[in-house]
Amino acid sequence: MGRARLALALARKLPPRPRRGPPEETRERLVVAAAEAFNRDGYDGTDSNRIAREAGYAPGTFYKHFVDKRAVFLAVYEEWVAREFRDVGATLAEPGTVDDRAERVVGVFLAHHQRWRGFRASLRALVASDREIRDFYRVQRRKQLVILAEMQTARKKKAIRERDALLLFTIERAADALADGEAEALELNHVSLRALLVALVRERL
Amino acid sequence: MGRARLALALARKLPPRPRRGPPEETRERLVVAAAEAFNRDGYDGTDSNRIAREAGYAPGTFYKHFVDKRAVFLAVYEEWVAREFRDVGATLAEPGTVDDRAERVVGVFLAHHQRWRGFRASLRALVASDREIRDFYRVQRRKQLVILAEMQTARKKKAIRERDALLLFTIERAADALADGEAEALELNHVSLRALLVALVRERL
Amino acid sequence: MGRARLALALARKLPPRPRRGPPEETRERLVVAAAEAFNRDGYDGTDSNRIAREAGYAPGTFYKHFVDKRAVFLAVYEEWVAREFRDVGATLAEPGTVDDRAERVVGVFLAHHQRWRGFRASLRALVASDREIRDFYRVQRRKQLVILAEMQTARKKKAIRERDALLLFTIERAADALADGEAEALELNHVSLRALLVALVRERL
Amino acid sequence: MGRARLALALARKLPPRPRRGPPEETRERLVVAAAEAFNRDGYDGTDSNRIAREAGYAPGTFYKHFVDKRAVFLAVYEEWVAREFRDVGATLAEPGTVDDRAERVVGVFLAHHQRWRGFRASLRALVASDREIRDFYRVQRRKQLVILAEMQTARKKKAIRERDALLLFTIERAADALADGEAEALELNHVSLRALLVALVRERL
DNA sequence: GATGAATGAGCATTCATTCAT
DNA sequence: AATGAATGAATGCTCATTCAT
Repeated sequence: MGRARLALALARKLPPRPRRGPPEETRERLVVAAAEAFNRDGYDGTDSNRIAREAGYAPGTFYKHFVDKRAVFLAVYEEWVAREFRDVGATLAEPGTVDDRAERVVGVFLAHHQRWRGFRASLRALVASDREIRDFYRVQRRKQLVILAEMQTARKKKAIRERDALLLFTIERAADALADGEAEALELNHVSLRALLVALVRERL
Repeated sequence: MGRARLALALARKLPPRPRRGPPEETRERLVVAAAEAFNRDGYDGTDSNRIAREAGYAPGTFYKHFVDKRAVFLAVYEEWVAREFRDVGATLAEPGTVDDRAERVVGVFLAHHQRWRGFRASLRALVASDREIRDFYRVQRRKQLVILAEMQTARKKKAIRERDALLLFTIERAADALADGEAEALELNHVSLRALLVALVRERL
Repeated sequence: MGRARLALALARKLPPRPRRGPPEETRERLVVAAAEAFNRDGYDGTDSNRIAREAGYAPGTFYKHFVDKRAVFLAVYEEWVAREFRDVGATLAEPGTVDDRAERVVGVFLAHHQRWRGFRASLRALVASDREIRDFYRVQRRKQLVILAEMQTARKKKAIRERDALLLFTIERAADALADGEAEALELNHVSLRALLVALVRERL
Repeated sequence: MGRARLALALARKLPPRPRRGPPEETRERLVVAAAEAFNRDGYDGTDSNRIAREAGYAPGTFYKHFVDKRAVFLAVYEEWVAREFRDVGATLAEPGTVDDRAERVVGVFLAHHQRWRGFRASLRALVASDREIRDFYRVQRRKQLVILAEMQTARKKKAIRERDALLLFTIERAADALADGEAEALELNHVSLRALLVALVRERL
């Protein structure tokens, strides 16, 4: 199964599970269930038996497809990154004025973070405490960098790496704040905050 | 014991533990040990027995001072916030040109995040999954907002809440990135990134 | 598995445990081991790990079958009640003179209480201190009441509820006294005491 | 301090505690607090620290007066027995018709059991599981027997030990049933049940 | 490929008891 | 006589993982 299909699976319902199916479909279902569970309850708040059960399988099946719990997390993360880039890429590819596109890119980011804020929080915690996940995380980030650079070249703007990275960080952090209620706790106006983000993006597009 | 003294404890070595000391000192030692353990191994990567042992006590002592594991985490967080504000406040109070002060404030932020990156990662994960910790977190954030607003008034600058919050987010996120090696993974130049942050702060000071 | 079969299990030896058996048999073994342990050491004198071990399982297995320690106690109690009624019912169903039957019913009661006196003591303590167990206990008692009334109707005697209840109480208490050595401490003659009980039962049969 | 004074203490408030007082008063306060705690929460539901605290002392003080937790229980039990006999004796000593006296004795029993039903439940559980407490219990029972025999001789009735013991058992058990709600669960009429008990007592007086 | 019963190390928490002050 | 901080073995319960079917 290609990456695209799996990424798709994160969003859509899979066909009803047959008693015995092709390995990729089983794995797919497990990844989808795990993504949901991690996002909902956090990495340490879920257990592998439950993930298996929610995917429609018995505990043992889980370990036929992943060496351990960490492994599903890694798989979920991989899909998650792929999906984000697909969405951002698709948005940038659509026609429209620069204003329109900036607006849309911010929208995609915010939506993605809102949807996966629980997962992202676990990700950051694991990156900090787990060597293997940290390494994996950095590989993903490097991939993002490559794609980012390509996009910059495409739009014929001189890429100032640090400046662009900072923009990414700002959007990402603000997206988290909007997603997890922090913005409200700080009594920030959602519309204004969003407008500021759009302006920042626009400036670099 | 006042907050200041406890916050201090997070930074300095406590006197060697007597066989039996005043409760506040015991609590202090436990908070210090817990901060270290959470930062090193993450919230779910440590256990209360180990925290007690590392503070030089038996398991039961821990529960004389905290109702549960969550409670130490909250205590650590409270001190952590207090300390950050103390450090930033102290830095702003020192004399110097606007450039100097911007430079120093960024320095304090980066150092603080570098020192506590593991703890912060756990914090974000718990804020996402634990209702009680989330509530507590928001209370802290609200406090920060008040202090921030006071600082803005003091320097006779019109506080644009959303803009300032965004600045905080940017610094925080960039500080985390520099702290946990993400900046390196993205092949960002530390000096340039830092200079960008200083410029952003300067602009709003 | 039906109630009867489980109740049976309290009396008979189960087949030697296979490495992996049907859940009901595992549960059955755990209930049997728990009944024995509660009877021998009291509710607070045993622990779930020991019950599991004595049933031939690891600690975790216990919690696959019962949400907590209280739950096995309730299961044991349920079986205990069922078994007592089965035995009394069987005795009353057997042919014989009224004298014979009174004699046998008292015999069954005494044997049952002798066998389970430790369990019964724990039961009374828990009924006094634990809300949930108290509720459960009362449900059982109500069931007993219904069966009692039916028996009374069957033998065409006017049931005087309070008088019959008092008879039950007397037998129960005397049975406990005979079982736990209290009768001996009071230097009571077992034969005489038993004869008095038989006479009381006979009178109401 | 005499037994009477201690028994009194189970019913009345003690004078406000001085910082340091005579050992017997401290012991007395601890016994009173323990009686209350055992009755309320059961033997295993209370802890020695709490008993000490509720008596107005620190944990260590408890162990200056009792070798262990079991020892307070024994002390409480001793007082409890003494008190019951005092109350029953006082009632029988009062003038009145035989009917009046039977009525009053039953009243005293019921009240005493109602008041201490939790404690009694723990007592029964410990008697079943704890060797030392069982021995102690039997000694108390033997004492009761002696006093009972004396009372019987005094009223010039031939004491039929087994019959009298059975009466005691019946009253005790019925008193418990009325006290802990079992009578209600069985939908028994309190007034009728009580009348039956009075009649039984009257017959033997 | 899938099952699910079983495992057992591990962790949060309690509480009877001690002892230096 | 009283204190109360400290202890640490014990206990209830969890969950990642295995393996025989």
